[in-house]
Amino acid sequence: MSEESRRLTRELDTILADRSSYQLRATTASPAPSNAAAMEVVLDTAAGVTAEPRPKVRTVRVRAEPPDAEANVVKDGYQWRKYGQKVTRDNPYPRAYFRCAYAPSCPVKKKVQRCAEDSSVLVAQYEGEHNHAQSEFVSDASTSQAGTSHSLPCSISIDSLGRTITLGLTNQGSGSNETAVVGVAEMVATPEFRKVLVEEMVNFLRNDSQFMESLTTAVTARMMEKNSDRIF
DNA sequence: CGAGTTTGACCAGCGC
DNA sequence: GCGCTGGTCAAACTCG
Repeated sequence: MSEESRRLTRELDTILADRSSYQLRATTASPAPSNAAAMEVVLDTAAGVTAEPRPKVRTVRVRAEPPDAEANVVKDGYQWRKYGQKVTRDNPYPRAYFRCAYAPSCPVKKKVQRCAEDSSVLVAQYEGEHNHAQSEFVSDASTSQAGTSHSLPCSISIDSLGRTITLGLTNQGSGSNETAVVGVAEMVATPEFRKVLVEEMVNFLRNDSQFMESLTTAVTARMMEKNSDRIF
């Protein structure tokens, strides 16, 4: 009976979590050449389900690439120090425990666990608020050479195929689910966000030797074409 | 050699 | 009181 009750509670939590999740996809019409832009943002703040105002726990669901998902790595722009790992009862994947590594006095804790239903989704639970300025944020986009110092509360990473852009959100504000969702929509629409996105894409393309090779060939061919017009 | 990670042990809370 | 579970500690280990 109690087992049945727990199962129902879990299912209810899952439904509530799915209901409050927010997804945005913008996929190009062409059938995915190497650098086609398929963009995916997954944000979930299921924390406010209970009426208790006390525990400041925010849950963020992030679709992660296999290496990150396996390592329980959620890129959110902050530095974290892992202090424990535990296998929990209702999930076959281990849960990792992190503390903020930037400031020893920072009370923020993070729990990261792969979603039992979809192993490519990481569920991160943030407890508490950072007590240091947000300027510690650095863009930790996996493709960038050096961290850019924009103040957007997220990190951007582009997967190895260039098809998926993952946003890691710090979800700094203490607002409700609705404000969080609206906040992301607004952030994506801002010129700052677009600027950072373009920079990360440029960085990605710069590091793509195949793209650079094609670009060089095309430019060379074009120059030769122009020059031959003049010479001949 | 220092910083970060891993992992088994320990502890506290909760239900029975 | 006992057992189960989640959370934390700390020694051992790894890596740059």
